[in-house]
Amino acid sequence: MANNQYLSTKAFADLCGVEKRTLFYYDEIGILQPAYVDHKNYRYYIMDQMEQMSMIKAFQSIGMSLKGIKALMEEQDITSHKSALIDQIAALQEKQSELRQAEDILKHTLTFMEDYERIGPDKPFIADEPQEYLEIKDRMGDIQGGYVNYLTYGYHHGAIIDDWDTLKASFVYKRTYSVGKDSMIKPAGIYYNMYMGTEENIIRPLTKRYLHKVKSQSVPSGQRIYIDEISGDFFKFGHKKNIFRFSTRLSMTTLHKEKEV
Amino acid sequence: MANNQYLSTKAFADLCGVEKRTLFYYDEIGILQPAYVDHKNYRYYIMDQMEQMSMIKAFQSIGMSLKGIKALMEEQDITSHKSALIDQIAALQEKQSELRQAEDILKHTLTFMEDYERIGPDKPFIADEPQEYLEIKDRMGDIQGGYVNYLTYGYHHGAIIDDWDTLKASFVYKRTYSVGKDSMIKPAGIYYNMYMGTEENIIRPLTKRYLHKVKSQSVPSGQRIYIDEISGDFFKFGHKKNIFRFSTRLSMTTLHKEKEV
DNA sequence: GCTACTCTCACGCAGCGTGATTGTGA
DNA sequence: GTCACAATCACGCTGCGTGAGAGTAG
Repeated sequence: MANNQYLSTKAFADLCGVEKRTLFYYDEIGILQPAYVDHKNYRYYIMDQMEQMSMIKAFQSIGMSLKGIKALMEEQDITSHKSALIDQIAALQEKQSELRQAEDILKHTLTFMEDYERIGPDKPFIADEPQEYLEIKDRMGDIQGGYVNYLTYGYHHGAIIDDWDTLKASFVYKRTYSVGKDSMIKPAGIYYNMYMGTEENIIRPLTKRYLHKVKSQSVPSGQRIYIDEISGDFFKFGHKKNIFRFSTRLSMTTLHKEKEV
Repeated sequence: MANNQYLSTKAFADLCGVEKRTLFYYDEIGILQPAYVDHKNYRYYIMDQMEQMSMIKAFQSIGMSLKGIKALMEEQDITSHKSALIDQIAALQEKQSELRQAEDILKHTLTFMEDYERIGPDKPFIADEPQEYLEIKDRMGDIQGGYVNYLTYGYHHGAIIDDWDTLKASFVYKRTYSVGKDSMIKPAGIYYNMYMGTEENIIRPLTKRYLHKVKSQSVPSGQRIYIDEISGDFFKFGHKKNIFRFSTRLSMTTLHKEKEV
């Protein structure tokens, strides 16, 4: 068919910048079919069909499936067409916020990792820390019984200990990067921190060692202790199964004393 | 095997909150295999393996493939482990910016759509418009010869006409939402706009009609005319093949006259 | 013997990429 | 005859979901 009106499969594919296989597939699922088909099944397209292809590729570029695109293009009602676009915007926003969260998580993980490599385990350090949001996941009496990991509590989980005698956790939390409904605030301030590792997942002995150090800082007893698991989710450090970061806020008085010393 | 140490496939799957099929698959690709396999091919897992599953799911949640995760978990070197995480952050950012762009495109499209529905075709209107970025795609003499659509120029393309006599396009551009290397600025200001539709893709007659209207506004001749294709990529309005939005900036003097009238 | 498990195929999903093989037009 | 096209299978990729059908533990 040397008709100058008709384009062969390859010619049309080249015009649109797609592979022939794409045209076969689009024909198969019925989203874009040739204008004319030969008695020998040769496909012929016309120039105008490039517009359809353009629309398909535009919709694809905003993340729509071919099925969705087909439905949309068959749709004559402009109102539902519009609402489909609005839905797509919402879907895009949803995905973005998921990715943003994942990005935050990873960045935070890397920061912890580098901090740990720089400072090392069992060395207390004082740091000025910004406010953080914690989402309360559980109010269990003692977390040592169950399993605490990404599967059960999500990433960047941790525990709070308020009782210096029993050392029982008051909460298990997950760190979040925006305000949620169940979120609690870890206030900004000067914190007394220490990284500690263990091969077992038993944190009680670590907590005791940490408290021993803390007491030398004359922090008022009962001050809230935050325990963050910083490895586990994304990496391990050698033979140490898990690395935790203990931290507690120094009161203004304490800080003052520090300075005097 | 009623060994209280070992967990059956279902028990381990339930513990981890995944389907049995997932465990079969992980076994098959070798990313997480049972601690012990029976002479009758029964799989047995141990509690500790939950940590591995947790890591896998954590990595998946940040968008990594199982193949990548496997490689990472077999990797002992902490430095390359770290750089893999850094790469992943870059990948997440890249995807976010793509999605953000898609979102902007869609929002803009909807705005145009609603504007058009409210105002209708062939009715001039004056609007105060913010600055926009245009990315120069082509410097062709006359765009009427070739095809101009998403495939060839990307979404939200348009043309600029500077010469009121020949009506030849000086540029074809694509609207962008951030500053790029090739970007040009469409200045903020008061613009004289009109939507016009055509069944053909020939814009010259439209341009002439638009210019006729513009001249009644005593805009200095040669003022830049922007022609945006607002349908085409994502929708059609009834029988009109394409809707364009013509716009040109009113000088301060002109605006002043407008107010006096 | 009943029941709740175990196992191994194997198809299906999206959107093509990449051949293999055979037929056709200039 | 040669060569560049055309066509139709059909497998491969990812990460499982969802059965089917046969065997097993308690």
